[in-house]
Amino acid sequence: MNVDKNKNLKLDNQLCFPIYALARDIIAAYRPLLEAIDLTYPQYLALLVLWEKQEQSVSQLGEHLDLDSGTLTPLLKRLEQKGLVNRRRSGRDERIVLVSLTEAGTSLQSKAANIPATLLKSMPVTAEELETLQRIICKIRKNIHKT
Amino acid sequence: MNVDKNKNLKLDNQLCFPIYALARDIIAAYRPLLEAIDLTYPQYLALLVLWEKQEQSVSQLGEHLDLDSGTLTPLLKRLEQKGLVNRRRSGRDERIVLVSLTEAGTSLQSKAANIPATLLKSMPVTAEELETLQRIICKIRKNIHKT
DNA sequence: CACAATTATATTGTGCACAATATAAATACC
DNA sequence: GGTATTTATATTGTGCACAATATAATTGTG
Repeated sequence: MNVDKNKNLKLDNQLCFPIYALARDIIAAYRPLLEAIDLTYPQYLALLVLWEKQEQSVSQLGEHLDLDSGTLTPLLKRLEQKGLVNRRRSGRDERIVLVSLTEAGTSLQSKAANIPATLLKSMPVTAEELETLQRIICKIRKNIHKT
Repeated sequence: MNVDKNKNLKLDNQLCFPIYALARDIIAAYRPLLEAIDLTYPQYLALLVLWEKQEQSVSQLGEHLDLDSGTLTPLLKRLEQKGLVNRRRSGRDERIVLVSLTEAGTSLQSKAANIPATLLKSMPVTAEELETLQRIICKIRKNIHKT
């Protein structure tokens, strides 16, 4: 409307758009590495969590990844179809679906082990910058108001 | 497989996942503000670019936003259906689609003008941290290998 | 000027994200 | 112990992202 407001909108663009674009850039950087083991980035993240603890409920996975069942249910079904995870109802509580790694899912970890280092090499930042980035992002994520 | 590789995978999670999660957090923070003017975050970004220059080709918009026609074409059609933009073929080159703001699209800028400041208040960071964040992210985005 | 190559956008198909709602099981409370 | 509430996951619908392909217009070259 006027110069001041235009400036605000430009500023906004400079703060939040880069984070949104960087997230896509990073996923794009992972893509060729993950295609080699037939995974998408969110699928890789789900496996990262399962490699730490090989059986978890859908909601536990969702807490780690900040994703709900609307995202995870179809994603986990795709991982199941690839033979990487099993899904079964808990005996004690039939509402809970327990997701666990198959042998193939477990053994995929060794094939993924070199991905982080490879990706890091393609990230043009110093160790110090990465630490700074991590610290600030962690602070924002902890304190940003979540509904 | 072994301790070292597990460590790598954990580290990876700590570097890239937070950026991916933060991008979603920020879009979530915008959501209530943008719902008030019936926009999604990517639609808002497209309008930000158009508010700077009220007529552009699809590819020009794509360069600003790092998005291709597969994303932009349906997004722009939705903005057209809302009466916020017009889409017409260029007379000089019929391959080019020129996207321009309607009067409603232009006047929406004033309603969006307070969004950046409101959002910034909900971002728990200092001005210094934001500047640091912006500088490092900008550097990564400039130098990260893009196909 | 014909025609091959390039360019700009659109279409199709897959896979997230996420809101809203549905379903079914477990728990709480009378 | 029966019923209301809560909890856990699934389903549906919308809107991105993006790869792959299609379509059509333009440009380059002989």
